[in-house]
Amino acid sequence: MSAHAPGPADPFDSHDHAHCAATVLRRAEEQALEEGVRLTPVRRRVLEILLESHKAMGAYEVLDRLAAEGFGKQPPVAYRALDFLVEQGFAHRVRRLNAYAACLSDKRDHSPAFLICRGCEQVAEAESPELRAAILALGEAHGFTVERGTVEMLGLCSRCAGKQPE
Amino acid sequence: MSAHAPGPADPFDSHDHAHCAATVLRRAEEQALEEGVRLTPVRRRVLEILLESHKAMGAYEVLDRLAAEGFGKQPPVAYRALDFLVEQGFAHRVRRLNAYAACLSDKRDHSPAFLICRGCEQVAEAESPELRAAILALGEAHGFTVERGTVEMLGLCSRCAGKQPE
DNA sequence: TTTATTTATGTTATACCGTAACTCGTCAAG
DNA sequence: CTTGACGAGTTACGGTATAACATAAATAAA
Repeated sequence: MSAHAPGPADPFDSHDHAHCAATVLRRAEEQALEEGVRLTPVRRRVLEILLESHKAMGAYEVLDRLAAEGFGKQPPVAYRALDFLVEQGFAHRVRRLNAYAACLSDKRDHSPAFLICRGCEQVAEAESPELRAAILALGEAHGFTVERGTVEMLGLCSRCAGKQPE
Repeated sequence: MSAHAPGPADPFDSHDHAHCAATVLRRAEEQALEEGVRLTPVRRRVLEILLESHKAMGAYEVLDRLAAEGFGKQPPVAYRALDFLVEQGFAHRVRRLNAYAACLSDKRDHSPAFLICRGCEQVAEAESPELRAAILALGEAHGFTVERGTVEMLGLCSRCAGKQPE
């Protein structure tokens, strides 16, 4: 069922990953051009690295890769690139994992929920108007002005749920 | 409108905090007895410290307090007590803040949403059937089995929203 | 009660995550 | 050519968390 639908691929579905990654990268390049920000070699490379799989990567994991490829060897090199990607909406930070994942969505400035599979360790992003509404409503019910909402779901994707009997 | 309703107090409302803290502490003692777990001096003290305010506290902040009172001076002392409290549902971990807050709810094994005010830095917990349903539905829509859902909302409580003009 | 077992506390040491502050090079505007 | 903005590199440090081991206290078994 690896669909080539209009929207972004679901990481938990089998899909043409090379195509998936290339699409995201291309879109990032376009968007950077439009916004007048620079997708420099380090930044671009970090995005490529994140796009190699749908697992979230720690900053130091990314840093090791960069260092091995001749970029800087110190934490700020990775953190600055990651911060840039997050700011531009090219990547997301997954707080539960202290890690980062490429953004697969074509929407700018969204804040999706994350589905974190503890089996294969992949992370998917998902949006839901109901969820968004419920968050705003809950805030409102408490007189609370919600500026950012974070939703992270830990569990098992269908494939991993099938494998792991217990 | 500082209500003394049956449920737990809303941290963002003015309330009799001494009473609020005492109630939670008493309930923790009772529950520990029922469950056959031990609310030892360090553990109890950590809960008391968390209950001093509705701000979330970092582990090292807690540790400093413990050390000053003659308990162990090393990180595991604080982390173990905090882990215990979280496991028993006496406290929550707030990932966005890398910090911990006492649980005010009387429900066991709940996973509330957190309302984190960036003004007064207090944290409230809130539950919403709609939110819970939306999370489960979103998981289901992706064939994903949700085991734990984390919701953290950053923003301003009504009091702080009033103060901060912008 | 004495012994054995489990559970909790404490330690040292270390790993992991993240940022402040400064230097240098590049590139475009004046 | 100088200035200013920005990106990338560095050193150095601070904050967060856990592994591994030693000791003491509580509980269960003998």
